[in-house]
Amino acid sequence: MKLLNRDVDYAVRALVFMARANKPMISVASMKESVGVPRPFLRKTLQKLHQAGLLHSIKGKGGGFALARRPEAITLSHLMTALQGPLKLNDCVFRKKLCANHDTCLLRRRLEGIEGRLRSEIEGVTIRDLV
Amino acid sequence: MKLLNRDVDYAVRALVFMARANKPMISVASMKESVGVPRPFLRKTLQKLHQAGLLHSIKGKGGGFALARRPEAITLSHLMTALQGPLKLNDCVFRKKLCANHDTCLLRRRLEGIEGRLRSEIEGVTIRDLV
DNA sequence: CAAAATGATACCCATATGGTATCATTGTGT
DNA sequence: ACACAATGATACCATATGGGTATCATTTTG
Repeated sequence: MKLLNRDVDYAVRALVFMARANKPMISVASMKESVGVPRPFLRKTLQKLHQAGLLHSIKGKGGGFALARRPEAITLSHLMTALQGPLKLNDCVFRKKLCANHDTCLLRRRLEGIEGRLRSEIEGVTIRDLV
Repeated sequence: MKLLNRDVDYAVRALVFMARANKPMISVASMKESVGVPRPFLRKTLQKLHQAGLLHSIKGKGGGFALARRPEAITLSHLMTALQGPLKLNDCVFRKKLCANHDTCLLRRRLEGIEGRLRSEIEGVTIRDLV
């Protein structure tokens, strides 16, 4: 089981790099070595974060990406939601239809509790913490 | 993200069914309707649990599977380990080699903490709880 | 010896994942 | 005006994974 896919892993590295840098605006080209990610892939990832409102972007010469919030206001949860969708431990929707005894399912209830606590854990990890 | 794959989901249903039944030995054929899983698939799954020591099995006419321990001694963690491998949130092994700054990675440390707490949560859910 | 069960494998299909390529658009500097 | 440097948007591809089926071997009972 993977909590984070590569997109999120790469995004963390990139955002930490950006938080460390003094310059506000950073191009993909200038961070790709330190982040260690193929450039086109990193671009795609950062574009998604821009769409999610976590980054600013400026096109053209001298452009690049910049954090749209302070590092302590960007959490692991934000990145995961933007790049791999909302956290849902119990995929009790099989074949497009709900499991028959969805309402009474004890497993589901237990998982929801676990899910909630896990969610607040990942909301507690910020880019600031990882710099 | 999925915490449980279908194997585990199906296994939970099957083991709960077995825990509820009075008979010790139960054949796949006799539980497939209530569990709602294709027979050959359920067989494969229960075979894995047998290999993991969670079930007994008896071949031949009148045979089947039986819980190898009391329901309160079988946890969600046992099923997950047997059917989808050990819980590891941080797959920091990409392309067969470790991430360069494995030792100093702050993200890794945070994830390990989360992983530990998650692990004890799933160790706290037993088949008994779900009957 | 037939029937009923599991053991062990091999296979298949659909989807998700990781990654690349291409062209359009926008901004800067000369 | 124009070249160049950057992101925006898509389309594409290769591989891995997940969910499921099929087949044959083995064991036990009656």
